[in-house]
Order: sequence, then C-alpha cells, then structure tokens
Amino acid sequence: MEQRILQIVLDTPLDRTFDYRWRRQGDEALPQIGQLAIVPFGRREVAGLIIGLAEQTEVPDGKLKDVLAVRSQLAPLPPQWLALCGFAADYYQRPLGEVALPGLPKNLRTLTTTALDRALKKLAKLDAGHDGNPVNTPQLKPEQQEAVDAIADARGFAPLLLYGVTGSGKTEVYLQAAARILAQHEAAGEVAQVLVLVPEINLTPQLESNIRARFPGVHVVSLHSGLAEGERTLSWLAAHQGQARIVLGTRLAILSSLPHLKLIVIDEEHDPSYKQQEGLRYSARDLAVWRAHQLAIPVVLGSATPSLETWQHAQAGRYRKLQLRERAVRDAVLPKVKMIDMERDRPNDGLTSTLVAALKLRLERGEQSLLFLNRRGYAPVLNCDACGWISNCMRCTSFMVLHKPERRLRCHHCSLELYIPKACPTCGNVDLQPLGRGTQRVEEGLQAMFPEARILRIDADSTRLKGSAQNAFDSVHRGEVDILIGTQMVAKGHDFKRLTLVGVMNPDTALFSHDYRASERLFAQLMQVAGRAGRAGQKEGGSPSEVLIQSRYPHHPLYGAVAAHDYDGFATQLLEERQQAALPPFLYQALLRAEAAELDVALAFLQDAATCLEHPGITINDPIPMTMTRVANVERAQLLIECPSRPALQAFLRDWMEVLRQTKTRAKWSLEVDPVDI
DNA sequence: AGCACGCCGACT
DNA sequence: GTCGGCGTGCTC
Repeated sequence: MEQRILQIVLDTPLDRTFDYRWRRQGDEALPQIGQLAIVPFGRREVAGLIIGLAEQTEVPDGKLKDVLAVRSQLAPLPPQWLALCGFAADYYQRPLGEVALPGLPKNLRTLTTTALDRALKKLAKLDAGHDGNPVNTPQLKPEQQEAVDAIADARGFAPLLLYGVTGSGKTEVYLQAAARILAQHEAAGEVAQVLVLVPEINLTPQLESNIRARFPGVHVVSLHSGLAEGERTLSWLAAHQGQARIVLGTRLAILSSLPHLKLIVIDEEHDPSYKQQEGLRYSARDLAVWRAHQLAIPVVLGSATPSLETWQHAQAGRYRKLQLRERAVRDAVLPKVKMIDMERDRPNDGLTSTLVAALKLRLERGEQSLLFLNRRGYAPVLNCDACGWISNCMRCTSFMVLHKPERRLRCHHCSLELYIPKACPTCGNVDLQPLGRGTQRVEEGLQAMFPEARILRIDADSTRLKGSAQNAFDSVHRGEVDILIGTQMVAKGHDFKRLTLVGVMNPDTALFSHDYRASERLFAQLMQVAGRAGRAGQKEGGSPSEVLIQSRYPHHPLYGAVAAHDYDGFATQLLEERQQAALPPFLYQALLRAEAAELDVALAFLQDAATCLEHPGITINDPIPMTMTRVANVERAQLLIECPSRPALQAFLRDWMEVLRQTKTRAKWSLEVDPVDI
C-alpha cells in the first residue's frame, strides 16, 4: 500500500514539525503541501498544516501515528500564503503553526466536515455572477483622479500614502482604484482580488453597504472577529477560492488566503487597532506592506494623520505621497478649532462657560453637539476625605472606577466588581467623594443643566449588548439626539450630518505622558473627532462647524498644530525630536515581558535573559516592573531591547529566543517585536 | 499550550 | 476514606 510521511506544523509553542504516516485509501490523491490535515496529538485531535512530504522519517515506529484525515476537498493554501505566515513567524519569533492555524475558520479544523461541506456546496452554486461595472461613480476632483491613476497604473510593488483630511474623499479613491484594477484584470481574462482593511468592526457595515451598492454583482465579503462561525467559513472560503473579489476586513483579514490579490488598501493606517495586542502581536499594516512587496502589487495607506513610520517612509521617498488638499464634499470647509483656557474660564461640572454657551446655541438652533471624553464610568476614583482611603483594586495596581448606573466599583483591568461601599471601609465615614469625571458624570451634569435636551451617552458600557451601538448611532443619525457624549468610540467613522459642535473635555493628560507615542495618538484623535463636525460643511445659517478644546495648556504647540490643521508641521517636528532622542522610527525595539506571582521571579528571569548572550550592537536596558505592575494578582516586568538595525535586531532575537526557550523559570514570558505601549 | 500523572491537605 | 491543589513531563 502506498504511503508517505507528512511533515506537519501544529498550533503549539513547540517550534518544530511533527511527522505522521499517510496511507492511501482507495483512489485518494496524494496529499499536497499547503493542505490541512487532522491528526492525533497527545490525547487530542488537532488540525495541522502540511509543509512537507517525505518517504522516510527518523521518528521511531512506536511513536509515529497515522493522519486521521486530509482536507482534500479544499484547495491547498497557496505558497504565497505559506510564505507570508513564514515571514510573520520569523519576524515575530513565533512557531509557524501558531501563526498559520489559529486564523483559519474552526470548521476547517475539525474532524467532522458537515459545516465545511455545506459551505463549499453553497459557494459552488454561487459561481461567477460578476459584471464588474461599478455604478453611481461620482466625478473625481483632479487630485483624486491623480491618486486613482497612480494606484491603478502602478507596476510592481508600490507603497502609496494617500494623505488627506476627513472629507477629502479618500474612500472614493479606494473605490475607483479598486474598480480600475478589477476591470484591468478582467479585461486580461484574469481574476483579481482587492483587500480593504479597516480599523474596526464598528465602521464595517457602513463601508460594506457602500461597496456592495457600488459594485453590484461583484462578490464582496467581510472578515472580522464579530462574524458567526458559519459566516466566517463562507467569507474565508470565498476569499481562498478567489470568488470574493473584494474582501473588507479588520486586521485579522491580513492573514487570510487571497490567491489573486492585486491591491491592498489600509484605511486609517495610523490606527492603533491594526496592532494585535495579545497572542501573536503582529502589525497588520506592516504585514500588509510586506505582502504587497512579496506579490509586487500596490498598497495604499490612507490617513489624515499618518503614523510617523509611514510619514518617514514618505519623506524619504520610499512611499509615494498622494495628497488630497481639497475637501471633496461639496461646500465642505474645515471646522474652526478654538482653544478654551481652563485657567481663565473655570469649568463647572467639567464644562467651561464657553462650552456651555456653545451647547446652548446649538440647542436653540436645533443642531447636534458632541462631547468627547476618553474616560468611561462616573469617576475614576472614589475617595474618603476623612482618612484618605481611595478605591484601590485589591488585585491590580490601579483604581476601581465608580460606575453609578450599575451601582458598582469596577476595575477596568481585571473586571473585579464590588458594590459601592456605603461608608469608608477603613474609618466608617459615610461621605465618600468621587474624584475626577467620566462620561456618566458628564451625562448627569448635562441632564441637570439642560433638562429638555435629548442626551445620549455612547461608550463601551452603554453599548455592551449586541446591536446597541448600531442602534445608538442610528438614533443620532435620525436626529433624535441633541447632545452626544462619548469616548473614542464616537471619534471614528461616523459622519454626523447635523453635528455642528465638537467639544473636547480634557485631553491634557496625553501631553505629558511617559509614553512618547501619546502625543502622536492625541493629535490623530483630535483631528479625527474634529472631523465629525463640519463634514457637510456650511450648515444653515452659514457658520462653519466649531471644535472647542478645553485645556490648561491652550498654547501648547500640539494644539496650535491641531487648530491650524497642520499635520505636516507637527509630524516634521515630532520626527526631528524622535531622531534626536534616538526613538522609533529611527530605532528598532523589542520587549521581553515576564509575569509571575512574585515580582522577583519575573525580574530575576529578565535579569538572566539580559546577560545570557553576547550582544554586540544591541542595547539591553535594565529590567523594570511595568507601570501597572500587578494585574489580577500577577506581577509583571519588562526588558526593552533596542538596535538601530532591524536585521541585526532580528538576528539577535533569533539566537536569544533559542537560549531563552531552554531556561527554566516559573515566570511566564513572551516577546513582542515593534512594541507600541512601553 | 493542553492534558495526564502524581503525591499531600481538608471535607461531603 | 475521597476531592483536588499545582509541580513536571510529553506531545510525531
């Protein structure tokens, strides 16, 4: 009987292949590299990826097991996809199996194939409905046309920064460039696929319906973590089989199989949610650029406030910069940004008289206002004046946040919840005071101030239930809300037509953060939230929309740049500072984290790690406890590694990981390459 | 990472 | 007498 040895990688931290025996059953075809197999592993049955075939193995006969099934009904994952996973595995120092397998739909990874077969059958019926002619194509402004031409006429690898403020028509550029590329390939009798990455699921329904309306008859699918398993299987398979011509997805979509990929678009490329923050900590943006390079295709990075990494590439000429200076929406003008000096105009309930007057004016005119405060809950701390007790979390190095409607103290880090104490736990004082303010407290203050106004709060707490975020946004769009108060959830994507005032309540904390990236993020966030107003331009009455920023430091240069809508100046300045301080993007970093029940265990591991290997050219800093040392009763510490050369850092990390994997420690540890929160 | 085996404390 | 705590060892 014919047999082969299959070399298979599995989703396990063991960084090697496992050999299995395959024996031909009936007229079964020979397994191929890139196919999935279900195998017995220990006492479990798991899915594996076939990465090699051999006649023989070193594994002794007693250990060698038979493959349970090969997923031969599925086309093998293409070599370009295997190469992508291989690159990510090397770059982020993870076993290939941990990169390649977890992203595959669960229905492909089980022994039973009923769900998979059903999905395949459904897709087989759908076969090729596409006349790719887009409809309702708006006339482009000259700059937009130039950008579309640059993307669609690009040959080979072409990274392009599409730089333009909210309302400058970036989405239209993506759509028309995608249409051109699909049409070019169709004319040549080839299949083409376009991948559009967006930061969050929240934004996807709106853009998705726009794309579907624009491309009737073209198979469009979306891929994000909110999909049910069945849907995810269908979307993933449609992409893998080349049926889906446009794939719209969040960061996880970058690891999907797209055999005919011809264009990648990354919308809001600066957005932090492109960085996966657990497990394989990859940057979807960086992988997208790598993938475009590998496939020799264009990749469009769109933003009003590009990441400094991207900005530097553009300044150095490595990325082509396509700028949209005009706002494309008719009559649109940029909102007026004004600073309110909180030292002169002292806030009441968090609101200065200037901001209150502006809100009042909008209420009188029947226009909408948005208050932006990036802090949920009622108050960040509960405090006893009498003895100084504060609401520390007993499991974390943090405060428990007061949530008034829920009548709880809640830790935002470990989710511990307690009833709000009636009296101080240490001295019995019944007069406990909330310190500071979150969205709930602002909502309460507004209700007292404007009893007739329709006020809606949108944050992670008010939108816990599935669909409630959509409902909330819909009711704002229908004009059922006068004042909207929200966290960063409201800053993205949604274009509120009746909104003429944006108030920013207290952005100052980010100005003096120890995280050097805080100001970059603040600028982007302010520009983004400012973009919620004035998008439809001159509203009735003729005055443009207004953005009011309350601050104790109204003359800080960052605010000056925001008010002038001057990202160029801000970014140039920031890049200069980064270069002088030898910080990214002029330096590459990796972070070794360790956690244990006792801090000393974590620190000792890091100390050993710091000295266990020669490291010429690599800077290894001292191990330090993390800012938030304890989370859920686990103590955490970290070690920062720096190097001006990326290849040198990569080479060191490879050797280092090999040594570390053999060290015995009670600490749990992990490595992050290109960390963003340090 | 799972998952089992294995050897010592408080409980239906 | 058992249920169950987490140390350590293995996974083709």
